[in-house]
Amino acid sequence: MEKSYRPRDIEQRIYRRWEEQGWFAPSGEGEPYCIVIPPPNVTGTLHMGHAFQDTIMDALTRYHRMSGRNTLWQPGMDHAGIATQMVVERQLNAEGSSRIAVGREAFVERVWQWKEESGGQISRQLRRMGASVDWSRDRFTMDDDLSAAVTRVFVDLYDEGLIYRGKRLVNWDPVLHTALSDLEVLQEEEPGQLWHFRYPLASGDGHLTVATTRPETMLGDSAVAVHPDDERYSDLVGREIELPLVGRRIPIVADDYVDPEFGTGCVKITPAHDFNDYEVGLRHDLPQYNIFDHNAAINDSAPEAYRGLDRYVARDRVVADLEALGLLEKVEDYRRTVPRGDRSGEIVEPYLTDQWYVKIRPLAEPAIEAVESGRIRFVPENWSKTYFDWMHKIQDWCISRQLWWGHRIPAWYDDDGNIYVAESEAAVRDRHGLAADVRLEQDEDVLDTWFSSALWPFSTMGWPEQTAALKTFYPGSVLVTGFDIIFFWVARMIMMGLKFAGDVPFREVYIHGLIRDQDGQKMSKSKGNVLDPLDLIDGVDLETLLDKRTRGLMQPHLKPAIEKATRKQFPQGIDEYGADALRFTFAALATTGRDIRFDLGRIEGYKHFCNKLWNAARYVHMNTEYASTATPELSDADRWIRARLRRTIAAVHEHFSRYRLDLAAQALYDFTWHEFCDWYLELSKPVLQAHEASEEQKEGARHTLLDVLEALLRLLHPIVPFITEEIWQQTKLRVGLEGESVMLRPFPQLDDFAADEAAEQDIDWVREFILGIRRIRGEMDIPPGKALPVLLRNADVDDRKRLERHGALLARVGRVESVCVLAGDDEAPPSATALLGDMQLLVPMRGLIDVDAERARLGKQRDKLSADLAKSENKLGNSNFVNNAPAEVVRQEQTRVQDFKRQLAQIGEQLERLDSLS
RNA sequence: GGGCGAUUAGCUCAGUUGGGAGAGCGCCGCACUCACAUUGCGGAGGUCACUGGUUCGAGACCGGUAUCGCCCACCA
Repeated sequence: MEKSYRPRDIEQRIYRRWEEQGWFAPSGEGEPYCIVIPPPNVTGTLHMGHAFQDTIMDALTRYHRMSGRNTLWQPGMDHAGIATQMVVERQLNAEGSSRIAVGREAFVERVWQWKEESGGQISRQLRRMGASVDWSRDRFTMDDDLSAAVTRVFVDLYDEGLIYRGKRLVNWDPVLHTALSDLEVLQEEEPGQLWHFRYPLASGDGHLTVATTRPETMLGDSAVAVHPDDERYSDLVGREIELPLVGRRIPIVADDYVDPEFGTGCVKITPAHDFNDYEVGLRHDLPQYNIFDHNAAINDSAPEAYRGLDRYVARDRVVADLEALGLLEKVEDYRRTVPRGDRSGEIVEPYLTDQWYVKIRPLAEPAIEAVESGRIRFVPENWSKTYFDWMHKIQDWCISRQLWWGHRIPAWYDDDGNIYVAESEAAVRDRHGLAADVRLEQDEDVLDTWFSSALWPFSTMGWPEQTAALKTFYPGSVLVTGFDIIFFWVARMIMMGLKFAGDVPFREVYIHGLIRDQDGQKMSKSKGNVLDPLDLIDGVDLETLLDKRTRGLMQPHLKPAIEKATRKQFPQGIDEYGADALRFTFAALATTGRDIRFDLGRIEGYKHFCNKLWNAARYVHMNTEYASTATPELSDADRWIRARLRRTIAAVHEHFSRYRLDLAAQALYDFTWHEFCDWYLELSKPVLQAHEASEEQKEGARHTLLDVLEALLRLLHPIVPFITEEIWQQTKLRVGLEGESVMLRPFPQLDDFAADEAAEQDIDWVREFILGIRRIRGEMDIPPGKALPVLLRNADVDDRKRLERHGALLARVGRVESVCVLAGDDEAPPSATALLGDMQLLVPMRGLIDVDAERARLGKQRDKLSADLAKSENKLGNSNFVNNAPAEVVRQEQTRVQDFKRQLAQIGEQLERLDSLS
């Protein structure tokens, strides 16, 4: 092995081999385990959130694959209707062309081309992350068979009356020219104004004052509403207003939607342009005056003066005109929530159009039940509340989009406007007995992207065909995703899965947090704080990073600030850390459900961890060059590390089962670094390098080194697959294994390694001994290399036995020159002291140690012990404690008091000795 | 307006049924021929946001307060 760990040299080579060998495909044996990937947007690139999520899924996948499950991680991508169409439109615009200019067919063709170019990028990035997805099953939401599934679902829902077409108010994006679902509209609070207008009574004897944040909509008013119990206006209900500028007579109606406390208690009602007013309009049978066209400019149903004006121009004009008429009472600053399209960022308008809807209640009920009954479990459990909240007040889902990129709605119209829904035009004619000369036109619209996403868990398995994959891998085991798409995606998959695939789509939903930057900010292009996972893997120089962060900004004026912040945070660019270090970082940060600040310090530390593992393996290899025929004899140290490994295996299993990758990573880190490297490798040296050790003992150590390393590699593999594979390949022959890859070996089981509490206690004694010496050394500034003589006072029989047994370890690892056991009345020279149980470790000073420093050191220990003692005695003096606490706890406290007292006595004695010196 | 989450070392975060607060990074000191300076050894550093309560005992359980964050919602 090379002296240093260099991820660049190994990762891509290893991945290529895994993939070529087809090892990511399900084994076909064992209980099925399946995760479907949340399909990334085909035009996108892998961001930190993906990398995080993919790390979790890959770790779970590899863990279960190694555990003998028939494991499938299903890959694929989403066509992402609006997002993709926008990207390609922007390209066309840059070429001086447009979607309209090239026409629908050519445009869609162009998007397909772009998909081919762009889709490869995510695949490449997934490969760099080490994702063990089964590429042979790669799917795209617009593949023929997946599209067929979409059509089938649509037709079935329509036939059942669960999809309907209707003219109602929708959220209309006047720039993208499409309807949006409620979820795609973000409510943002923004400063604005509240205008107060006087509406004259038709009778000419007075007026009412109404307030609005959208004056232009008054052109579509069809009533003024007051509260039924509002005495101020009770005698006006039923009378009429003469709507200014329009001249229309509109009624004054009573409706308890109106809050009499707010403003004047009078509300203008615009049924065609406000969701509340729409409802009021229905209740009072008011006409709906649509005054906008699809650009949200004023249409021809408004007075001529306003026709063709953009909504905001019209707003100014309406206000000015009303003011000129003396009807503007006042304008006040007002913060209001503004609805904006999540893609375009434009203010959307409630707009009357024909759209397709899913009647959602009948689908939602069983989906709620599935979570209530525990057939689906959220991890952490808390998210089920969020799910229930939304599901209980869910509204019908607008699924039609006025786009060109997506699944075309399988509905056809004849010249009379009759609607026919079926899989194809031919199927329509067949089903409805329509002759070939009856003209049919297919609906122009496409479906919401999330409609096909909702089918993903079964459409990728070949549904509606009853395929083997569907039988085996549906329902999936777990869905790994972010909380931000619980409504968009998770809920809808549950509804559609129950409806069409006959069962829940997955048993568990593991919700992870959002990756934020080091300051807790959301990563976004416009903030210029985005990190590219590949830049963390490969490294990137400052100039390239600056360019990536500032090119193509929507708001170019932010460029200097982004540059400055980037230069400050990454003066040298970003180092190369490798995919394993990145993955370990994600795993270590994957605490359940909360957002994660990505801290570069962590990834650096975990690269060091990889290097540590690498070098530990080198040590093992160096010491196991030659095969020996001797029968291995295990030492206490050998049995100790095996027992510790056993505990680590138990912990890792436990943590994986609860999705606590952070704790699994922590346990593995601790074992690898602080037990295997810090102690066991050191403890093995005296045996392997000493002439007096027998060949059997050496062989025991060699076997242990190899056994533990090999098992550790398997244990670590789900999190750091590359480095473990590389080392494993170079380790397997020494262990006598034939396997082709660590990823195909069994995951370590508890009983692979024996428990041994006696060995654990013994080696703990050795460690305490050495730590005591080291503490003296460290605090007295004695060089680590200097061997020290040690005297023991109060050594009991066990201490003596252990000393006998492990003297060589103490000498070598603790750098102890000699150990001398003092008899009870032997006088010791002035010494520095450490305690090991009741035994005192004395290091004679002989000019090495400063008396004052030692006095200070002991003084500090004494103070701490006294404080602890006082606390414990106090507790035991409390009769409530003694009477109520469990006997075991009381006993523990009593033991503690005795220990403290003995130790205090010893330290006091030692301090006296020092005093007598000076 | 409703709901959820967070608050623990300088920073980023663990802390699983209540029984003497931990890690990584950073900081200070000592040590480079012997797997690893991407290292080793030692050390300093915490009123567990505040406040009541339950309990023999609370970082953890219950009530309240403060600050920060997120989600949902039709007040013109």
